[in-house]
Amino acid sequence: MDQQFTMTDDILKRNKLSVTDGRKKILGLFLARDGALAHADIEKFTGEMFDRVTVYRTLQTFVEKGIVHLIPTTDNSILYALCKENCEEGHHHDNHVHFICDVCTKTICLDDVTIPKVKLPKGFTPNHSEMMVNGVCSDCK
Amino acid sequence: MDQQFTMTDDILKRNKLSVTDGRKKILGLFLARDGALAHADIEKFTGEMFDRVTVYRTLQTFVEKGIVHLIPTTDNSILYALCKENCEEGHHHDNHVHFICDVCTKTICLDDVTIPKVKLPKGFTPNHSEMMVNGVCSDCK
DNA sequence: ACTAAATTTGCAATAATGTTGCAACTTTTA
DNA sequence: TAAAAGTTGCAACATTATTGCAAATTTAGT
Ligand SMILES: [Mn+2]
Ligand SMILES: [Mn+2]
Ligand SMILES: [Zn+2]
Ligand SMILES: [Zn+2]
Repeated sequence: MDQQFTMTDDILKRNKLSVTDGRKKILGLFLARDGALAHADIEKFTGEMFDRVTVYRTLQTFVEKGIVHLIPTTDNSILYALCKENCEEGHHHDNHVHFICDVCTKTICLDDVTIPKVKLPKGFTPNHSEMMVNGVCSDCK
Repeated sequence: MDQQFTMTDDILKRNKLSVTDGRKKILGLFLARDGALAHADIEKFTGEMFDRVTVYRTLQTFVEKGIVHLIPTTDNSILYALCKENCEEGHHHDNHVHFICDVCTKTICLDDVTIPKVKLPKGFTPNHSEMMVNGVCSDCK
């Protein structure tokens, strides 16, 4: 038998996850896309293919495994994007800036833009930072 | 007649808002507190005093008037905090860092810590930035 | 390849959160 | 003090997310 793995199968196996249709499809969406995805986007792309609950559980699993990371937003929506770094189960290392385009509304990981340190007032100890920049992206300029 | 204004009455009048029990009470909560408040916090503090809808509408009005500003969060909750700056109707100017204490879970406006500029990749134009820092606050250290 | 064990999925029910229209009530204006 | 303007509570509705459990799928062992 021919052991040809697809990229999605490969990632799932590396992370000790069962290779299921739902996970393959959803992971594929992330791989095909440069921007972040919301739960609603995924539902739109997958249609009636899977139950909403499965999408929720798949995203949660991916976050736990360090396959995707959560992106904070200014409205109160939840966004997910592929981890490109050394993220592991239960421990993310994404400390890049996120850019939200005001024109196309895409949210993009600026993987090469590291979040700068800031000087905090006396008594405050930093642990982790998040930074989002709004504006116009390179596609929309 | 004795024209003694309370601080809340004063702020409401300056913003051309009717002085009502709900607005006074909710604004009072913000004035008494150094950290941010979520809708749920306000419901907890006001109890059965007002309808949920009134709390929603009051917060929305305060944001519109520039009395409080929204704070983005890493989970998907919505937080509100008093504007201390020159915020006006429909135009906020709060560009300070927000600190979330991992111990007491309070979110605090670091009014004196300005969000640093970052160098974006070619083609990206910034417009507005948000920054959140997690860690241990001065009370919990 | 076949089967048992482990894992994942869909469904139904439930919860939490937020929005809207409208009539009753309160506040402001004059 | 009365009319006008603005605000509130209620009820209904919408959206988003979570849970338990049985059925289905996937994996691991032979
Ligand atoms: Mn990212
Ligand atoms: Mn603030
Ligand atoms: Zn764009
Ligand atoms: Zn603290």
